[in-house]
Amino acid sequence: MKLLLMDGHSILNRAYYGLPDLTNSAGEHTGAIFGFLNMMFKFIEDEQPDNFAVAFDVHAPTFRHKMYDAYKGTRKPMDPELREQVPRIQEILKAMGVPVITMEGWEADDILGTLSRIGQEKGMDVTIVSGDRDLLQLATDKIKISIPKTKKTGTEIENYFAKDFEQAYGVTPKQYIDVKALMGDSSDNIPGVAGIGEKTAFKWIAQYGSIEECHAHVSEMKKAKVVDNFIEQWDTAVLSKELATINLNAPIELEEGSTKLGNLFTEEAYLLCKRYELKKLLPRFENTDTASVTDNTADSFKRVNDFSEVETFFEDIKKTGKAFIGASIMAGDDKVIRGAALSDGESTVYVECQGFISADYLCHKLMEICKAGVRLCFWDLKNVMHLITNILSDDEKKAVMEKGGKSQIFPNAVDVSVAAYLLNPTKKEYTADDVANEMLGIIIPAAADLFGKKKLKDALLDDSLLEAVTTYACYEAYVAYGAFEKVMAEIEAAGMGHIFTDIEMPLLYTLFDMEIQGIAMDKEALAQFSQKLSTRIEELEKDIYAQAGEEFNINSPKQLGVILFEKMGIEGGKKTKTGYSTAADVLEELAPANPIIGSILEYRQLAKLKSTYADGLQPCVGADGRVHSTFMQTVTATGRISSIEPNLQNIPIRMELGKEIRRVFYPKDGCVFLDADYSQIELRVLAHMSGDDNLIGAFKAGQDIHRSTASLVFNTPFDQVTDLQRRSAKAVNFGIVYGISAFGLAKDIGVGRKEAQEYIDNYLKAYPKMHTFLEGLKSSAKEKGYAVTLYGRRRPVPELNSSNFMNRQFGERVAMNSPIQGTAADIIKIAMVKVHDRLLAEGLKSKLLLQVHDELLVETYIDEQEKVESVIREEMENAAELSVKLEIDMNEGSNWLEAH
DNA sequence: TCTATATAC
DNA sequence: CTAACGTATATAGAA
Repeated sequence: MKLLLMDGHSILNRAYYGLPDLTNSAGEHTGAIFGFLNMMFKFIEDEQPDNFAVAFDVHAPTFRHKMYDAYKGTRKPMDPELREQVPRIQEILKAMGVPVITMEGWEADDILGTLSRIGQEKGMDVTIVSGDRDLLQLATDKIKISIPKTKKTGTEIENYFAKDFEQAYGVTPKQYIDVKALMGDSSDNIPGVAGIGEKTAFKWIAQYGSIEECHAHVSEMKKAKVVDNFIEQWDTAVLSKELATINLNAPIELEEGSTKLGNLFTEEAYLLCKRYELKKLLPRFENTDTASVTDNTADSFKRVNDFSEVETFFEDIKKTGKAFIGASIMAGDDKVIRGAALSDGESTVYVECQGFISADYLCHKLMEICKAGVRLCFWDLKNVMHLITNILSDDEKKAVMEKGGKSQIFPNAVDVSVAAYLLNPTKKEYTADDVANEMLGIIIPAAADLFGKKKLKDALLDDSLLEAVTTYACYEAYVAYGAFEKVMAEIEAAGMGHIFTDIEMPLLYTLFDMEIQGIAMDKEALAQFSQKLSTRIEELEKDIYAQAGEEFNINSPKQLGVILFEKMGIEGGKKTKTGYSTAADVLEELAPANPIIGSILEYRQLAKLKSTYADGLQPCVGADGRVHSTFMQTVTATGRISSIEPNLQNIPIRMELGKEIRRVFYPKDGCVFLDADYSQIELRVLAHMSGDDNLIGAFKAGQDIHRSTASLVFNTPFDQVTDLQRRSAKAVNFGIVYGISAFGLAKDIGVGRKEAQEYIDNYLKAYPKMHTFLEGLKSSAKEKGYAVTLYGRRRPVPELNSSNFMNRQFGERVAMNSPIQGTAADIIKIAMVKVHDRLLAEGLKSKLLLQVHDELLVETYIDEQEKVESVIREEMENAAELSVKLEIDMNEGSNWLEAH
């Protein structure tokens, strides 16, 4: 029989410092949990114990830490990042059926000592795992102390039976207590005897065996100061021995068999590991009898594939006047709709597309009930609308294109993922299983549980997984129904009801229409441009190889670094984690002295243009000759939207050659592009939110804001500001918005740090309310736990409570930037909805196509141009009422470059 | 899958 | 004292 015992806090502490800081998408720290569990699995595998328990101190102990005053032997309180993981690891251990033993008034050491003694008395082999050498006194010939050490080469384990200890230290484990009694241990508050250190302590105990024996033989000892001390401080030595002794008789009450090691891989534990996103641990749960995760809600799910049954089902919905239904549509990459799940909370059904139940029929039924007033709640509604549009007739599609998806498809639908995003925009994804867990407190299977390694799209192609697909869809519908109301209640409670109802949901429809429209792109022109780039890239390649004296992959920062800084011996290389940095700003400094650098920088620029834009965009052109990007509404932490496949929000504009890419986007026949962008929206938001009179005044006077800033910062008359001063002031303005540091600003504008600090100080003096405003943002975010926009949109900032300086600094910058960037995002979202809705309401055919954070692009029919211009101007400028005017710059053009 | 680099606002 | 400008996405290379 074998008993394995772990020292909970000690191993958790080891894991915390031994591993990089892991967090899950909710911002919860998990690194120590992960390390602990890995360590635990390793020991269980190696030791094959029959019995297993973990002991914790009741209260989080402090730890010695080598980086922190090691020589003083002081201890450091537990980092909050580690502290928060203590209850979590205990929760997981309990879920695994592992006894987590804590006792008020007793240390974990005493628990471990007592359990190991009992184990030995029962004839068991005992292993105690701890990072703490204090436990070595417990070693016997049956009790092994294992101390794992994390080294670069991996984890090494030191094992000590009594004889190993004696070999290493020259005293028995029990005698080690006496050693400590003499030498003391300041970090454990064991006083010891003054003047006796490690050497003397070991020598004496090795010779006499115990402090008592030493005391009895003091007369034989050579006269010395320490001997006098020892005699004088005998009481202290006795007390020290008591303090150093681990108690083997803690009154632990354990039920018979409770430490028996059973199946660790329980359903409950699995779900916790999933919740903490310990993805690398999940495979361990496979092939155990708990692999299938179920709860009994699924029992009531029903699949219907009988046409008349479906008919009745939809009739019932209409008849009973259901107001709200959760729904989910199943379709893979092929966009073929396989079925849909619907839930009213009581019953949840999956309608499978087969026989007379065509996708077309099903979609029209859904549209019908929605138009009849049943509010449908989906996950990723915008995508659902695309799936439905895909099966519509040409006439219906045309109507969607012209009149918009809201009126033509679902006039009255909501998206629960968008709602969940509002509650916490920093998460990676908003899936049904996650929201179910968070909002309803229930555990349901995720895609991976139901489909194994397959993704949903693959599962849809596999008939054997029909059951799983049905269950998945039903859960989505069930949770959409059940969670939406709760999510909304929280949104309302947080004062974000307006954002959801009046901004995000209308925006979803607006984005859908933008995606449906797409934007025309000249594929031929791109191909030609790509050719042109290739020619120049080849020239540069040859030039670079010639200068380097060999051929290598210029695209590989690693190879490039070696060539530049080792082979060519260029001075001034900076290092990254993995090698030399070859980032543009580093190389630029080296360019004047090294001709190869210029070629490399040009090569990089052209290679980027070619791969990402010239070549990358070509396959994005659809059969209609247009590019249909997807605008993501639940991605950014600040409330901005993002754009993918392709990303149309980072099309080049600054560099001369890059502008060519913008030319290939053009309006359809009979149209021009109207492009309008807000002028300095973030600084205007800053002026409004800070209430700073000087900044407000500058905007009100219609001044060039960077010049105005320069005038104040450099104490120069407005019309004598130099270009350099203006450029520097511009950088300061950006810095303020991003959460400035003197270091960053100095690097950006190429001045000393001290000088940069002066600029910042001058800035804060020039705009007196700014400083208090920014400080207020930080303290408010720290107090509330989140940053807030003018409209009440929130972003959690847990970093503000980090014990790590860098993370905390980051949190402060986030606290300053998010309200500004987020408010600007709110404003343009409002403007988008208003422009979009008004174009439709006024019967205009012109369409909003793109948003690039502060810019809107409208494909404008020439005969509507005047009207559209005024719609854009009015709606953008009046999107928000700030203490400074919102101004836009608007241009027309026959391509995107001209219009911008 | 992760890192480094590029693009945009 | 620390490190050092916010938000994104795409690509290529290295592992």
